[in-house]
Amino acid sequence: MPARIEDVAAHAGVSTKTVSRVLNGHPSVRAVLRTRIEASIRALNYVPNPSARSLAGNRSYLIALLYDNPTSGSSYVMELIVGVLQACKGTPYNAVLHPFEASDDPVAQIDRFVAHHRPDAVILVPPHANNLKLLQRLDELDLRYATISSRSHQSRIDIGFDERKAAADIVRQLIALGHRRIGHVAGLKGHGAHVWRLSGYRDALRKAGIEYDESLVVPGDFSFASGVAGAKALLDRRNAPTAIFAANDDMACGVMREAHARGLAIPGDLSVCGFDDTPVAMLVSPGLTTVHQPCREMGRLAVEGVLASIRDPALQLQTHVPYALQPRASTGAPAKR
Amino acid sequence: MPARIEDVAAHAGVSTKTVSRVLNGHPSVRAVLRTRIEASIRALNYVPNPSARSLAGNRSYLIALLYDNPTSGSSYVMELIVGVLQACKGTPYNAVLHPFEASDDPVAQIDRFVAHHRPDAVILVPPHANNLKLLQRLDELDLRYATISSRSHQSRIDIGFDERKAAADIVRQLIALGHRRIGHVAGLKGHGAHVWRLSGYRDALRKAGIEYDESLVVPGDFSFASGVAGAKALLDRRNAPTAIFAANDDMACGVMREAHARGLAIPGDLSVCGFDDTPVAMLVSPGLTTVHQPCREMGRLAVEGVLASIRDPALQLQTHVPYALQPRASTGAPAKR
DNA sequence: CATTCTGTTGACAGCGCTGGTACATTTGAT
DNA sequence: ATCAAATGTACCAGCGCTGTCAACAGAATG
Repeated sequence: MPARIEDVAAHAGVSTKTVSRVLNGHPSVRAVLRTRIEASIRALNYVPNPSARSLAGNRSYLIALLYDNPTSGSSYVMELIVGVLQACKGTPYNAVLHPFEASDDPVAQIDRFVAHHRPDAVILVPPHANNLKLLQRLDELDLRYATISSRSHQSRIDIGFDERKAAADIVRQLIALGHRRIGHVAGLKGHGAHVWRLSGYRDALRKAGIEYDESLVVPGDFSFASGVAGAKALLDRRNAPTAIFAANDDMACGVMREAHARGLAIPGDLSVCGFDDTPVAMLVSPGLTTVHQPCREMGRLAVEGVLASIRDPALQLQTHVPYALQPRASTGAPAKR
Repeated sequence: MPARIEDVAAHAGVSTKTVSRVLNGHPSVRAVLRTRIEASIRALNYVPNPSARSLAGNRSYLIALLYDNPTSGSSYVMELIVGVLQACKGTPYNAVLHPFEASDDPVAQIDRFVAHHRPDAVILVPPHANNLKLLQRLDELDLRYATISSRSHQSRIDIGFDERKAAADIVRQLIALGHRRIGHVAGLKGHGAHVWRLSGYRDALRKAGIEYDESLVVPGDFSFASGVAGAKALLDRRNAPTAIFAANDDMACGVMREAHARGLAIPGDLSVCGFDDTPVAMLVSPGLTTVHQPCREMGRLAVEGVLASIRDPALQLQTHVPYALQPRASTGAPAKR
């Protein structure tokens, strides 16, 4: 039977309430007592019972991580989870996962989820981080929440990185290699990632004095198949691009597949780059030049942000984390004509 | 304020205890009453407070999923998580994740984890599913556990699939294509996956009357880099293999990278196949022939198994789930000489 | 010196539920 | 009809903790 707060109190010669104060970081405990109680806690190997804490304190000490049920193993979410779990460690908080079912209304799912788990706070990732109805419902439920890469003004706590600048950086690198006709397989309309990455692409072209050619931008939906389709469209042009920037790694792989099918050498005949630095970027051949998205870090910061906003509900926090270009072998100078 | 059990009892005109019985599936409640109470539950939108339940019932309704902290985004674990969460849905149970820190003793980590979260049951995945010290500690802590793909006789509940047969199947397919010299990049020694996949490889050769050549088997550690190294070793031979079976997809990607570096066409000059069917298998070019490992299903079954073993601690359950060969473009007939 | 204030501590109730036990009702066997 | 056994129900305590509020000491103030 594990030690109870009562045992600690007896051991330290104080009341249970005082021990409770120490556990919860309440300020008005004399340093002497605090030290003595902490010693007793260690001596008895005491760990508070989370259920009792939750029940008495009317808090669940749960942070919900809501994400899209990944059809293909989304390393994005996995990395986020790692960061979130890391950040929860050492706090009394714990993470509960909820993958949204695509088949069901997100708001209804939130309602059900909250009824069952009663999280104290919620972390949302794209695309749901931009779902205003969802955010509104969370406000109504009086739940603190953090969004990741949402840039929504609706959201008090938002963790992201400068996707637009990152996209510009990677395209600028293609330009530096000598490319002038650079195609872009865009992301899913409506996703922030679509807008920002496309904007970055245009920024880089503009800065380099390359005229924006709308026909070099083809639609995609972040899927491998759409990358293949996009590459087909771009490579079928009279004046095919010498480089293609896909809005994520999966689509970049699709582009590589199509190049492969046409017998085009990468990067000799076609340079390809992606975005996200999912594990696949390192595994394909040649290695995929991409932008490393600091998912773990974002997960960590989201937890910290959301915990801070539990303490101070008025808190606002828009954080940008650093990203890094990840150059690999899929980009090179265009072939001389 | 959400409804409490008391409200439901009043609404249905019974005592709280009777409602509690219905909630917990206790048999001795008349059907009429049960129906009436269930109607009241729905009418009031009642959801039991998990903390109160845990506290009073001395159960946490938590299932711990313990896994190796994935260095590269392990889709294996991600898929498992999806399955586990699915299976928890509709039960009062919930999943808590714990990625093992490589730097710290697993047994100590278990102790700390259990002290903090007090899970009712544990699910272990390789390689920890085979850590006998760990299993022993779980027994001491009187925790039910399920292992995934462990084949440990220590474990009462084990979910797996016939890796040996699957490996044999995929090698047999290479043989059917006409390959005779088939290399194998093995997994990490000590992992079950190493042993079974190698055995399967040998089984297939034996069955086809091909003599086992030890020098065609090179060591690996499931990492991309070891796949590259393994391919180097195999392709440097006087009599290089015409096909390579890597013990997992990451290593198969390493093999493809090396083939690519040497200007070998896949599958024209070299056929490559892997194991696991991680997302990367579909994304590389050419698509990687591999064995689809039913992770979600195994996650689901592990939860069901472990819940059953909470009800009946003596229960034994060794389950095999079906796997499927996933043929793609990375394998073909060897070049005529 | 009395008075107020601040900082520190403890007594006690109760969070929402389940387990045990005592009691009520039904069922089956005689 | 009668009784024992089986089935179903009500009541109460208490799981381990925190919130409320009251008590008290010592410091600051008049």
